[in-house]
Amino acid sequence: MTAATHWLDRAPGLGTLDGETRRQLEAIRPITIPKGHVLFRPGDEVTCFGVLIGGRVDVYLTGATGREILLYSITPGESCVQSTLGLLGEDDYSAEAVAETDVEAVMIPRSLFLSLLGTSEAFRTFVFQAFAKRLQSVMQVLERVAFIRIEARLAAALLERADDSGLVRATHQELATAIGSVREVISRRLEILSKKGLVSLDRGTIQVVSRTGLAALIT
Amino acid sequence: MTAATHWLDRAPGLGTLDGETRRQLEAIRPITIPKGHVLFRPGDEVTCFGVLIGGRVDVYLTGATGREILLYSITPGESCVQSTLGLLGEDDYSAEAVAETDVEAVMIPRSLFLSLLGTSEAFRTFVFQAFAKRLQSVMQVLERVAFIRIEARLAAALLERADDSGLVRATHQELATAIGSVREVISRRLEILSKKGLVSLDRGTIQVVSRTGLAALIT
DNA sequence: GCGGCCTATGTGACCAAGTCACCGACGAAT
DNA sequence: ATTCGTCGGTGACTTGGTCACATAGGCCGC
Repeated sequence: MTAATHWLDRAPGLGTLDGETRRQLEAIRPITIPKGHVLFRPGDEVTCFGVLIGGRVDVYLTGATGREILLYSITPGESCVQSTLGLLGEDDYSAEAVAETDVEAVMIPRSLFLSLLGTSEAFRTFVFQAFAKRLQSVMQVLERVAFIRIEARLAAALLERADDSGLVRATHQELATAIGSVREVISRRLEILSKKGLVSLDRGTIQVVSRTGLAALIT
Repeated sequence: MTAATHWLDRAPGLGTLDGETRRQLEAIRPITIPKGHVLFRPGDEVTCFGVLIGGRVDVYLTGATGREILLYSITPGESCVQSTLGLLGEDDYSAEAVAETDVEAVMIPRSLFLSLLGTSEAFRTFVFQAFAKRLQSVMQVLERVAFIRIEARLAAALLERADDSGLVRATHQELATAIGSVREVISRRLEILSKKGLVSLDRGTIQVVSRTGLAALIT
């Protein structure tokens, strides 16, 4: 409850709220959600505005065939824009959100959400910027899927996910979902990359050998 | 100037504004933009919040190879969400907007836009709903491009664009852009559809012969 | 330390879609 | 009638996705 730092201060963009708004939000107790839990699926009704405090939630778009594509990840301090969509546009969720780690989140009820929008400029800015960011990022996903070849998308994904030592912890399936492709194609591409000496492969991990070599593929 | 109906009443969602907000907006004079004019391109800086009153503006995403894909069309009463993005998210435009007809629009300066967001709930709702709608529609475009086969997308596009008599006025290139494909593929698909007797082809137009036949392809 | 079982990956054959290069056909303008 | 620009047709080829299986590693219970 009276933690050293209140959750409001761990959510960038909400730390600057004015006094009255702050009081109203402070009353809300964060909840925790276990890893693997599905927060919502297509067709679910929207009831709350969610803000993430800890952990990571991935939001996927699912095709009729079961293929999935990663729309974006929600990281601490970010709100779940899908819920804004529902609260304001009167539509249900059209995507699926999965907790990739244990997750701590604050659920703001619809009525408080709407009233805060009216009374707090800082809150409004927070919501709008989150919105703008998601629209941008979904447009970027679209741009990549529509216009960029697999090899370049894969190289970019590997560089993005590599840790300091160049290790990428991801299965071929996960990479495929992240860049909007399928496992088989990723397996084959990775084999080509490994024959070129740019990466080396292991079960569940990929070791980036040449960052510059991969970067050169992105064009 | 003193037209029979003020432009505010021709923009659904803005007709219900409260008195003060209305006064501030009434002062703004609509501008006209000739058909074919490019309203903005990727990288342009955002200065105004645009609301369309008459005509149609199409917004495209452009790939490195010059390929384009239609993100959405703006019709009367709708705002240009791309500009909201820029005004709130501090990013420049990443898409391109083209006037498909002569266009009448109102440009709300940034400062007034931000102040209205704070003072008018109706205006806020207008902006948010437009935002939500666009995010939904961009996600739909992504879903279609990523998961739906060309044949189904084409059939849907034809049915959507057919007038009462089943006539579609569009070139193969336009259809290709609308569904995120390329001209050659559309030409070939259309030929197949015409051999099946579902459409008949002419330079610049396609005649839908069997709506039910096309509908069956959408699955 | 063996047999099951789950997950991750490898592979070939095939199909769908995009790319490239070029051609021909139509219509408007001169 | 010639020229030119737009529109549409076509073949050859590449890339990427689908389907159907084949391995193969790791964990667990026994």
